[in-house]
Amino acid sequence: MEKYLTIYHDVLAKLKEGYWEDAEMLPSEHTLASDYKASRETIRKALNLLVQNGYIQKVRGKGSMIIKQNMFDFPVSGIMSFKELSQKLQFQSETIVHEHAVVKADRFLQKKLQVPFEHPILQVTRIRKIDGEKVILDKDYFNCDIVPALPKAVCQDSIYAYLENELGLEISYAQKEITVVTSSEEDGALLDLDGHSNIVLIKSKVHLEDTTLFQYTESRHRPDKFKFTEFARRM
Amino acid sequence: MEKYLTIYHDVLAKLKEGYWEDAEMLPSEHTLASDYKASRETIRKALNLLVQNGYIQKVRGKGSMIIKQNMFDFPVSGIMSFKELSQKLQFQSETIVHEHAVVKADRFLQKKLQVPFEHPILQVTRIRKIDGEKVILDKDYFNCDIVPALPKAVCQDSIYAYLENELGLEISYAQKEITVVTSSEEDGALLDLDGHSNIVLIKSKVHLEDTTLFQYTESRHRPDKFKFTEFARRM
DNA sequence: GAGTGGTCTAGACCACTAT
DNA sequence: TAGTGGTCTAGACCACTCT
Repeated sequence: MEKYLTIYHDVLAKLKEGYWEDAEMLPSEHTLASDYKASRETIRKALNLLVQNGYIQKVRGKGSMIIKQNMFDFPVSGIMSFKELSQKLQFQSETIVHEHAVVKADRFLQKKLQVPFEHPILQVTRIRKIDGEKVILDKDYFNCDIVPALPKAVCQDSIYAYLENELGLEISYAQKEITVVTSSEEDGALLDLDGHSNIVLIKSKVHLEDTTLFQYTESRHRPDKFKFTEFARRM
Repeated sequence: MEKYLTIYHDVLAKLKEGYWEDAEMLPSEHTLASDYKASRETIRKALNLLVQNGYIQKVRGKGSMIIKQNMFDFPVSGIMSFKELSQKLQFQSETIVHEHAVVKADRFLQKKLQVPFEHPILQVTRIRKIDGEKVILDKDYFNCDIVPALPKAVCQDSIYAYLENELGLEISYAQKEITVVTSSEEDGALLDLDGHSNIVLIKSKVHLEDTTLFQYTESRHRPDKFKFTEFARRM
């Protein structure tokens, strides 16, 4: 592992276990550099990661202040699989694979996935149960050139772990859009809507390291079970 | 201005005006370093900003690929004022200042703003009209120690511009939470709900450079007029 | 004045991609 | 083999904060 990542993880671990609990400040960059036998620029790379992820705040001329409030509450906004999230938030969850087939791209998918008309697309529809209620409907569409097939067992577990570990895909970034729309008949049929007539719709386009678009997802959430947190930094 | 920021803005401007339109790649870091008479690390700081903001994608051993699709469509997730947003999306908008007073912190505000009980708080309630319809209700609470007063004219324009330019505050980061809740009586009285029984609720805590929490905001949106976009990068 | 973080440099070695 | 981006170093100067 790279040195600056090792240092980042080490400092973060010490932050979480309260190593500097009484202090409000991290040691200075010069001190950390000699402690870790690294150059100051390497220390700065590690500290910048801590800043980006909301753990510390640097102040010129003073030092690096530890951000205590809610420090470990909010998930960093990003690409996070349902399994990661459910493990993080520790709720009881279950995944039901409802559909799982190769289809031909219609006009809608052609546009969303930027593939030729009737290009083969792997479609996976999954229902997510939280605390026994069916509250999320995930519709994933994969470009078959990149993801030719997914074992059904994988769909019940973590698709992302399979894509990265088995297929060796390097997932890089996603564009997401969140809106609220009227629930469809399909939502009513597949989910426990509990009287709600709206759902929260999250559309995502997911890209690989080489910028290829390979996945389009629509994730439909019962509104009372939806929560999104973000850490935003001014530029 | 710092050298790496100058380079960032220059490269971004060239990207937008199609300076490298035919090419898919940016010039190499070494080339840029000699072009801009800067060290490679300085070039890398500028390019990393372009990566963070979704304009380019670097590939080891190959170079920096220009991300073309939707390049200038999605607002980078961050702290953005209503005025900035409405200018960006170019819709007709109007702000109505509904309430504007100094109040004493109750238990709720005491907790949200981390101030003593009955600490003075500046409360501003604003209604946002888009295309003639009242669809957003913003309730802002400011710590009076930091924002003692806001001219009413400012509330109708951009509070953030005033805080930064007139009061000299350096706004740094915000924690946001998005949920969907049942609309209140107040929502119904102040907004054109158009039959909707839910609203999208965005809670924000805004901090200064020195990590001080100075503002808590609840922004309540009619669900059909709400849209949130995000650019998420895997870590 | 001493200490802090912010910037910048010139050079080095590495892993990777292309040819 | 040449070129690319990723990492790392040792040192420098600056603006800022604190005492």
